Amino acid sequence: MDTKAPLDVIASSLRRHRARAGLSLTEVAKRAGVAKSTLSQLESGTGNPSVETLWALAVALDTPFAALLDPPRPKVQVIRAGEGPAIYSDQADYSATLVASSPPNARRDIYRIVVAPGPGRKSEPHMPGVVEHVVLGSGRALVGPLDDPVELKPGDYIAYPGDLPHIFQALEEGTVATLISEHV
Amino acid sequence: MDTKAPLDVIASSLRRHRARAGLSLTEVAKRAGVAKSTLSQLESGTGNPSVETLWALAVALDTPFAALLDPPRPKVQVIRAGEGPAIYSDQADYSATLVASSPPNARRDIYRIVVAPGPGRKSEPHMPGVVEHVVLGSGRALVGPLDDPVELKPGDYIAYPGDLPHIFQALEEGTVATLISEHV
DNA sequence: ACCCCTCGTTCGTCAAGCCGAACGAATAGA
DNA sequence: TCTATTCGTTCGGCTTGACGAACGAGGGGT
Repeated sequence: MDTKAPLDVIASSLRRHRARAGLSLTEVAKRAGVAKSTLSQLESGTGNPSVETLWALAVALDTPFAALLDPPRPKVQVIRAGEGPAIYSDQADYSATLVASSPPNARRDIYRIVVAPGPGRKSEPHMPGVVEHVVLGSGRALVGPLDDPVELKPGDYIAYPGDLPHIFQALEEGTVATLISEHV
Repeated sequence: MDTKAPLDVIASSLRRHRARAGLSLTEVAKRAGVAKSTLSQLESGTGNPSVETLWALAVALDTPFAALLDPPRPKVQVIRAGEGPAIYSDQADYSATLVASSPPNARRDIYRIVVAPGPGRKSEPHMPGVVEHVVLGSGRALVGPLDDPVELKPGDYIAYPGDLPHIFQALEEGTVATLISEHV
């Protein structure tokens, strides 16, 4: 876990997003209602902005607030069906493959889930504050909170709290799903 | 677009996450290296924390930074295959259904994509800073940047910049995918 | 009853963020 | 060349966030 605030990341993010928008420092400062001296200091890595200031800049740059705290991402990345770390393939009838992991201080992982018909996998609560999204690709499955699961058909979608007991039970052969685990 | 910093959201988020962790205000302040008076004021909605301070609190609460800026989420939500707003169903051989839209200041949308074999859909660049993730559920498809697409089989994954021209071309019947559009 | 520890709030002080103004550098136009 | 505009940085000031100390309230333990 990063334990120090990424003030340098903020600096470069501000510069990067401003360059992308093709705006001058003066123009951004005016739009955000922030003194350009302040913005200049922030872009040079000096200083520790308040939330209000940084929020105004995010709005002016038309950028999600959190984007100013994340380092830039790689361009194109491909992971084949077999590749990638396979988590929870301990049961022969259940496999979850991590296809895209979350950057340091972001908050979502993307898995490919393949399940064979059977009793299904009951998951104990994960870390508090996790929300799971499931989009069923093919097959049929019973998914959701353990006390109130929902039957999904291809294309159906469900979101539920991951910090409560939940289940993923396949009802047909060839049940495949995409699971997004999001830390809120 | 929200144009004002969510200081009240921060206040309630701090209270909520602290309650969830079962920690006292004093304890959190000590862990974060922040004066408890400061934390008290923040939880009461007074004040406008610096990034460094809020970051320290996020670490102490074992929470992603961005979580402190988002309002709480709904519990369980289901969207059936037919339901949900269908975007880009203008072509008979291509449909994208929005199954989970991004909360106000977050940054990801989840779509279900269904494509019939054919010339495929070329997308002009979206808003700058968008990254698209595709997990192929079934079928076969040519996906990615227009100048260098990748052939995907079921279970394959690709991520690419959404602010460059890109394509989604099905090569088989019954091609279905999950697409996550993420604003970085 | 008493003491003692911890809870969260409030108050005064100090440092630091934010601001407007002034500055030198670079470019365009007459 | 000279002027005018815009760029980004640097410099005093004023405002405000962050701190430590002191406070009253609530809970166990003896």
